[in-house]
Amino acid sequence: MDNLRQFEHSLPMELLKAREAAMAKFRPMLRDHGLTEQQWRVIRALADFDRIDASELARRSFLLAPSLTRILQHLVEQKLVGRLADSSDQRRSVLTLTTKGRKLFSEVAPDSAALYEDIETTFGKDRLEDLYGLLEAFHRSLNG
Amino acid sequence: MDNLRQFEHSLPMELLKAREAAMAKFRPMLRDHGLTEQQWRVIRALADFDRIDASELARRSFLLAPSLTRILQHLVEQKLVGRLADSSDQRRSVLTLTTKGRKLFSEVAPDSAALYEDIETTFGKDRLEDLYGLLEAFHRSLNG
DNA sequence: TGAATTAATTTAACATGTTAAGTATACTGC
DNA sequence: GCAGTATACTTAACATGTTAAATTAATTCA
Repeated sequence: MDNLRQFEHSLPMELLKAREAAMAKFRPMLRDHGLTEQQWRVIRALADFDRIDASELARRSFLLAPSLTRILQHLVEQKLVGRLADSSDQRRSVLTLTTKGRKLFSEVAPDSAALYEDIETTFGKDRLEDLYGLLEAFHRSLNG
Repeated sequence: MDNLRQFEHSLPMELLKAREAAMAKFRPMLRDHGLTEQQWRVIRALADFDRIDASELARRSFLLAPSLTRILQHLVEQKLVGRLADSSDQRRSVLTLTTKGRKLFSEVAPDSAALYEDIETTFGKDRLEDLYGLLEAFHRSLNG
């Protein structure tokens, strides 16, 4: 019976629910800024680490290559992101935030931080740290 | 700096990574059975609770209504799931696993359980329980 | 060097996520 | 009993997830 119960609310499901609970807070705010969650991940990664190639950007924003391709097409069209050819390797493109992109980042970041603090307050900083620790340990354990 | 770091690997991202680490184990097995993760969630929910309406099924499989609509079209086409009109409320459909659907469930369930046990062994039963507890507390805390 | 292999990215095809709007049926109160 | 509202889906439209294959540029090594 214990097996059945664990099976019933399986781990992937609980991870999904927790993630959805968090994203439900962030999504409306991002939407007000005209961004999806994934577009924001890309912009954030570029803000932290300008001038990286697409592979690195995919790793940092945790997106699969085909998704990133489409998202970048969108962001480049809106002139939030610029792309250059890497002179030493013509296969690579190098991505950067444009001025417009950096401006958007600086507008969204405080809203994001505020929501994050709400969550921290609601759930409690200590438990949140515990959760972080377990999550990191978990994916390291399975990937390693 | 602490703010920056937390921001850097944000909670939704860590939840996503953990979930992806788990799903990377399950997806190939499900694929061998011709199922996606979401189709399996639906079948599993129906196996536990046959004859439920679409709303209830959406809640239990944690899918949005439009996704469930498409998935059910697919599963009904493949004769894994049957649908009936609810006689007392013509708006509702009542879903059931067909014999073929129950057969598939009984083939997939042991494979799923085995992978789950692998994870339990790798990560440790105790830490897994801790993680469960925190995840449930987290989404209850944010939703409540 | 040049054929074979590898690497970076894109395209394709299908499935799902997300929001908004549509449709049909049930319910509610006057 | 019927106008107004609520409920249970479904459709539509666009964005992303997932896998496989294609494309183009680098690298390797016989």
